Amino acid sequence: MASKKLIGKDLKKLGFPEGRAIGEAMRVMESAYKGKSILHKKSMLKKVLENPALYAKHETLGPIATALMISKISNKPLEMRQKRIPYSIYGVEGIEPGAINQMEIAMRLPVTKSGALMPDAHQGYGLPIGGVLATENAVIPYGVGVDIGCRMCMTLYDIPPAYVHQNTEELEKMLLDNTRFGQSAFKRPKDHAVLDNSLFGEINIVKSLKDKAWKQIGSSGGGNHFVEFGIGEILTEDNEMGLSPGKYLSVLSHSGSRGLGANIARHYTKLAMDMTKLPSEAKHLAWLDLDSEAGQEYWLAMNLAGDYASACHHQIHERLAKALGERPLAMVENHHNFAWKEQDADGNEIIVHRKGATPAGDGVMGIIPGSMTSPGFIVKGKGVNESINSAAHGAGRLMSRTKAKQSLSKKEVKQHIKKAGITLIGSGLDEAPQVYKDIYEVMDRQKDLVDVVGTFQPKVVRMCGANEAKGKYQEVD
DNA sequence: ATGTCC
Repeated sequence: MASKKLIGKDLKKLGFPEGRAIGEAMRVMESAYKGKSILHKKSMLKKVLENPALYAKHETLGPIATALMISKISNKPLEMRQKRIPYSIYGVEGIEPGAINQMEIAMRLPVTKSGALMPDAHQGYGLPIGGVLATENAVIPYGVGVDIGCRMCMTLYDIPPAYVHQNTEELEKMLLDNTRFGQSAFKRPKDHAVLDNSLFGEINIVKSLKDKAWKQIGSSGGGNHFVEFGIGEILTEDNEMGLSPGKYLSVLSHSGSRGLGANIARHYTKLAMDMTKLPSEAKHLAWLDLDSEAGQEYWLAMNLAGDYASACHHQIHERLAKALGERPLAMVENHHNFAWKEQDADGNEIIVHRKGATPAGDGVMGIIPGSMTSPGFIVKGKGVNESINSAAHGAGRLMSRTKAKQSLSKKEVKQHIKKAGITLIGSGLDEAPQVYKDIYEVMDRQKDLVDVVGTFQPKVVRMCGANEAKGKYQEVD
């Protein structure tokens, strides 16, 4: 059945301005899109009209987009929804108003389908940390976060917990020898299949980061990242890992995609902000249409950064397994800064952004760390639709880094850590246990979202120290 | 988070 032809009147009704764009649209629709339904043509044109810059380089729609841009229509900021889409907040009493305000703005984006705020939420850039946002065919780089693929990984060993107390110094040395933080790096980084990914030769920004990625693989970075030995305890037979309930010497790591992910995030956020003009309060939520070239590139690069972050964790755990002279019995891992293609309750595809949120689909395993003096939790998701199959990604910050440095005393923090029986390498006041919310409260506020399968009690902890952070370090490798 | 604005 031949489709109806679009006429100038139809295009003006769509919002096309007088001028050359109408002619271009009619020409393109009658060539490349000939035979497509009138609805399809209109929806394509609407997309170009809403955001011509995204389509400027498009093979067929490019000329329409260019004409629209010349007509200056692209200078008009995109309209936000008048009313926000309703969303669920878990543990509202523990969440700072700034984070809620950011979520309210995100819920007014025209591409937003649904959202949820986790109990560890605090203010971030664009979407709050602890924010979950589902969109339609659009990806928001700052909805994923700067550290793309930031994630947790835990391995459990057939070694009794007493080993920690008997070998604390050896474990400390294992961490010093086998992990790298801040600007420090391994002299001989290990190779990994992720470095053979063809995207390192295909996407310019990724190409420029190959060298950095090679040098930094297997390292942990800074900030709240850590690698630690501790005691994992499995509490239930129903743990998806085939482990008997009991205590196991374990390794827990928290880190992301290092310079690779940070630079990918920066590059595509800038691109999105140039392309999607939004009112200033929402500018950091600029998105890329997944049908656009930039959107598809970001999606591929984001997935590469996710694989790279995973590879870094695997190398950390491989090195430590070798040092322990054991093979792990089980491994649990999850991203908590990422975007996924998932389905909503009606079966429609949605893009789910979790920025500091743990995937918690039905039966999905994850790790929610506490702090260096409080336990982390091995969890199994309950698949709650209102939370968009998500949970918190940790205790969440209670205090800013600046406030921590001003208000906490080194001596007190040191005493607190010693009293808790923790051996600590590195870290600073801004990562003191006191800057985090009470993990037990956070877990209580999300008991509808996850089941606790086990716990992890940190014992020997390594974080980034002041010297590594500044690049003043002794290479020991 | 990030050689913390090439």
